[in-house]
Amino acid sequence: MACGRVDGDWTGRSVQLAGWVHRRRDKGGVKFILLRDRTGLVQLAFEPEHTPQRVMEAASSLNPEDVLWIRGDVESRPPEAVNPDMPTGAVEIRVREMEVLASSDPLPILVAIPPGEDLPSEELRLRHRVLDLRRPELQRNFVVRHLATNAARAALARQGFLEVETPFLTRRTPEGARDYLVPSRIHHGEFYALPQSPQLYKQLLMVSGFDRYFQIARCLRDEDLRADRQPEFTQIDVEMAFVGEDDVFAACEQMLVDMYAVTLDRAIPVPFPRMSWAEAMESYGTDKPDLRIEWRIHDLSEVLGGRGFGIIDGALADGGRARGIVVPGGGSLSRSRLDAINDMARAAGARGALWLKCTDDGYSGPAARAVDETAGARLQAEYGLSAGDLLVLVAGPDSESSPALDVLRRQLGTELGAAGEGEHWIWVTDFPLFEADPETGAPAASHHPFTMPVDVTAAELLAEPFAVRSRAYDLVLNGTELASGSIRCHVPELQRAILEVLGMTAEQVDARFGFLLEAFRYGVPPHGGFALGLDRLIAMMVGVSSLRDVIAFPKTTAARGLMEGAPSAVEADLLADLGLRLADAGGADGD
RNA sequence: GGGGCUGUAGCUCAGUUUGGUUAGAGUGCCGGUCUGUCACACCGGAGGUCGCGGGUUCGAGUCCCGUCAGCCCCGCCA
Repeated sequence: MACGRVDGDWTGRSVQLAGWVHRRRDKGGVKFILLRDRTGLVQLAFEPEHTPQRVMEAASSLNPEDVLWIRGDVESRPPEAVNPDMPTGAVEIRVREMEVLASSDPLPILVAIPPGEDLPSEELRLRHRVLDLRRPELQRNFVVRHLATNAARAALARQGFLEVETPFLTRRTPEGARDYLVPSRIHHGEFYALPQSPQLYKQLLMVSGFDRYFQIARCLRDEDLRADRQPEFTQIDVEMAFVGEDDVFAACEQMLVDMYAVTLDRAIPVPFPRMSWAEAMESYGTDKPDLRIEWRIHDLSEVLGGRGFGIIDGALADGGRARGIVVPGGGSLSRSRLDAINDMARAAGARGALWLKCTDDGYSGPAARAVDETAGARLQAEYGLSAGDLLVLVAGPDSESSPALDVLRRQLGTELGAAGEGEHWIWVTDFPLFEADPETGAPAASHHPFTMPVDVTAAELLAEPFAVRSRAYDLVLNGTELASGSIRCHVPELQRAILEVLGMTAEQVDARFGFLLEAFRYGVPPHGGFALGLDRLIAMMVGVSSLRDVIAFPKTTAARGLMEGAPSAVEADLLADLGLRLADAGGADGD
């Protein structure tokens, strides 16, 4: 029997339970213990009338987190003792037999944290992860994770996908993130890389004829961490042959529908709307817009330009634009908040932001000088700026104004409570095939080098690489990128052109991707797919902001495992086996 | 690599602004009382490397420098 499943139907029956002592309430002559297992809590009642003397005495010395086995009778509680806040609060177990299976030392952190009490520090929670994971709140997260993962697996299997595992010891690929490396003992001086994702393998599986593949795959990237980034994380990795975007989106949407239905008993509205990357950047300043905030970015160059306002006219003369957001009710912001707008924009890389308050008496603020009667009338008629509203403006090249306006939109939207409820799923499509390397200006693959370009010949692609769109897409939920993928390039001359634009010599291409391109020579089906960040999705499902709350044994922001103490130094002879020597290791082994 | 916040009892925190007698509270822990509790209540007790190292000072939890750890962010990362 499970603690959380005992209810009125069991009244009068004898049950055996095993679990942990959650809380103890000892009244002297009568004692109560909350017994906990994965399913929940139930109250054990120890009374002289029903409980043997020996058991009563043993119950007096129980400690929190002792492990008990008991046998007793399920009984309704006296009416005045019913606890309506507890799922099993109508009943209790009259204990007749008890055995302490294991006792617990005093706890470094509490499992039964009193209401209103703060959680222990993240550091202690991670160090004593076993205890932290006993808390019902965290256990719930892993139940959701299990149910959602099962639902995804079932949904994909039902759609004809085949689950295939791919190697963990793989070859380094210079693209993308830093690799975790594993030295080879047999081949001194050579290294395996742990996979950043199964990307190349899943494309090879398409060539192998597994026309619908999936894997719930661990991915590893040796980069600095954030609340939403762990060095190892899990993707639902999917690839399909003979498909276009519609097929991929439908497969993903059906999977998510099932995951939400099974896990949270909730319907999500499919198909998800689509938005081009260009539209996302133009109207929201980001490739992952949070549509809970309705405000959009407008191009106000024409309305506000040419009125002798230096900041705007200067930006326009340099080929930039003046773009802004109408913030309804933003006139209520204090002067210090308005000053902060400028700082936020500068922190985001713009030269600054201007603001304009609209009142019944006219306009005020740094941008007021750009607003004459005509401009004011147009702002009102075309952009809905009215008394009590604020206009936030950023002038300059889009590359500076977009990130700044994105930050301002989200920050002010949150501050003014403009974010609506609900979940806004969108597919963002038609990403640029290349983006300029911020330092060199050289083209770099914006998704990855095997993405299909949109409607372009190899010659056009070589002539104007930055103008080419790709068949890459992201799935965005409330401003968070949950999945991304593409239709892959299976056309040899386009593929060659892409690699040429990326500046790779034939030798480099051969060394890095030779095995993929060779496979493509023997009949490659058109294919595409996506990878969905499972940890992030589960975090959103259960409403937590840190991935650490949905990963059983996560790493700290410095990529340490505090519980097990990873990483750790290793013995010199192990290094010698691998043909390695530490560069800064002094002493006998040093140079 | 850079910026910010935090570090005081097992745990959560106050005390640091303005250096000054014996560093406090709640909770947990230990002992006791209690026959219907549910964060049980009540009485008593133990418990401190103020993260670590150095400096300033007659005197440092408090000021300065360095360092370690955790968290958040930028860079980085799809």
